[in-house]
Amino acid sequence: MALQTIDKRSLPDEVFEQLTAEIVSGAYEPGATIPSERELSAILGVNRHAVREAVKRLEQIGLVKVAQGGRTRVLDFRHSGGLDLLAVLAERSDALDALAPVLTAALEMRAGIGSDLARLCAQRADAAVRADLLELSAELARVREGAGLLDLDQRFWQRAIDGADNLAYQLAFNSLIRTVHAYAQFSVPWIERELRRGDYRRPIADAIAARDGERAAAATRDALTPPRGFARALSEVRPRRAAR
Amino acid sequence: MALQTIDKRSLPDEVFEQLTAEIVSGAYEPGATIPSERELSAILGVNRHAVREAVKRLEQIGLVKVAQGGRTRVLDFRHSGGLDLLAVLAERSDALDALAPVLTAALEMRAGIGSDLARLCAQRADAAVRADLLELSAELARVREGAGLLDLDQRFWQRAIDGADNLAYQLAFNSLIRTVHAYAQFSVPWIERELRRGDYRRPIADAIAARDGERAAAATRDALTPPRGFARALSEVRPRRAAR
DNA sequence: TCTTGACAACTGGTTGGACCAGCTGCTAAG
DNA sequence: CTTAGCAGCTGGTCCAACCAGTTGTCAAGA
Repeated sequence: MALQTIDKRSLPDEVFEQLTAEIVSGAYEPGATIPSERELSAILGVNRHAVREAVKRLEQIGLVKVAQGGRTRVLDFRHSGGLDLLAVLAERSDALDALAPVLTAALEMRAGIGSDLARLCAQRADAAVRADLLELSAELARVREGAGLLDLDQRFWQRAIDGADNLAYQLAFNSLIRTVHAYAQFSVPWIERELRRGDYRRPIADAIAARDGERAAAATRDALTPPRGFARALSEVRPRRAAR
Repeated sequence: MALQTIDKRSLPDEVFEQLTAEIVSGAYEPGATIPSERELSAILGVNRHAVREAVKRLEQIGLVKVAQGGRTRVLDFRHSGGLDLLAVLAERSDALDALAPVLTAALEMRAGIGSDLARLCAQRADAAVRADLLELSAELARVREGAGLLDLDQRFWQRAIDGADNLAYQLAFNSLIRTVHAYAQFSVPWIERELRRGDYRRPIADAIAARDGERAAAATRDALTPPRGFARALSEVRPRRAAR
C-alpha cells in the first residue's frame, strides 16, 4: 500500500468527531441536551477550551444550539443543517446502511444540479469554455483508465461550472465532491466504472458547444443518474475502515 | 417598527464576521497569510482564544487553511467553500453589487433543484404527502397576503422535500433558505410579489398528485425561475443596513 | 562554492485556573 | 398559594504559561 499523508487530528478535531458521531447516530433526540462543557472535558480528559471549540463547530454546522446560561441542545439536523453537513455525515457513517442513503442522495443531487448546470452552461458559456469542454471530453474518451480519469472528469465539470457562471452551483458542487470523496473506497470505484462505461461526456460537450440547453440537460441527466441497483451495488463493496 | 429580538454577538462571532468580511471582500489574495493569532488578538483587543475560535470556524467553512507552525493562509473560496458559505457571503455583502449576484445565483439554483425535487416527489411521494401538497397549494391561493404567506410557502416546499426523500436536497434547501433570509429586506418583498402573482403552486401540486414527474418539474421551473430583470429590480430596493 | 545541519524565532496547539454573565429551579418570605 | 430572591448551575472571557511544529538564517563542513 502506498504511503499516505498522515492527517493529524488536533484535540478539538477529535472531540468534534466524537460528538458528531454521537449526534448523527441518533444517541440524542432533537431537543435533548449534551453534557456540559465541564463534564465533557472531564469525561474526555481534555481541557475545556478544546471541548468548547468543538462544540462551537457543532453549532456552526447546525447540529446543536448553544445558549449562555442554559445548556447546549441538540437540533434536528434535517432542518437545521446545511449542505456542508452531508460530507460530515458521510465521514461519520461507520455502518454501510447509514452511508448508502447519503451517497445515493448525493449522487442523485449531482444528477439534478448537473443537468441544470449543463443547461445554463449551454446558454452562457463563451467560446473558450465550449472549446475546452469539447477537448476535455475527447481526452476523457481517449484515456479510459484509472489514474487521471477522475481528475479529468473533475476538470470537465469545473469548466462547465465556469461556463454556467453561478456561484451557488459552484459551492454546491464543492460540497457534493467532498461528500463523495469522504468515502472514496466506495465512490471512486463506482465513478470509475461509470466513466469507463463509454463516451459519456461527449454528448454533453456537443450539446453545450451547440448552445442547446435542453439537449445538454438531457444528456447530463442520462449520464449522471445513478443506476437502479446502486444502493445494492454499494453494499457489495467490502468496507475497510481506516483505523483511528 | 416592530420590536425585534436582539441577536447577541459573542466576541468570537464578532471576530469571525470581521475576518469573513475582510476575506470575501478580496482584501487577501488566495494564498496570502492573515495576521497571526497573537497579532489579531492585540489588534482587535480580545483574548487569543476568541481569535482562535473564529479562525477555526473560518477554516471550517473553507475560507482559510491553518497549519501548526506555519501561518494561516487564505484559500480561494470558490473552490474550497461549501454551499453553507453562500449565506455567509450574503450576510457580509454590504454593497449591493456584491449581493445581487449571490442572491441571483441562489434563486437560480432554487429553480434548478426545485424542479428536480418536484420530479422526484412526483415519483415517490405517498398519498399523504400528495394530499398535503394539494391542500397547501389551495391554502396559498386563498391567503394572498403578507403574514402567513412565506410560512405557508416554506411548508409547501418542506412537504415536497419530504416526498422526494433525499437528504441532500433537504440540506441544500436549508442552505438556500438561509441565504435568501440573510438579506430579508431584499428577498422577502420579492418572494411575496412572486407568491402574489397568482396560483403558482397549484400546477405543481396537481402534477405531483398525478405522479407526473416531468410536468411537475416543468411547472416548478416555470414558477421559480427568476424573471429576467431580477438583478436590476433588486437594485431598486433601498438598502437599510442594520447598524453594527 | 555548495551542501548540510543546528538553531533561533516565529507559528499554532494545549493547559489550568480564575472570574464574568446569564439561565433555572429551589426556597423562604409574603 | 404566590412570588421575589438567591444559590448553583450553564456558557463566555481572560491571563499567563508552556508544548509542538515550521521556517529562515547562518555557520560548519564537504
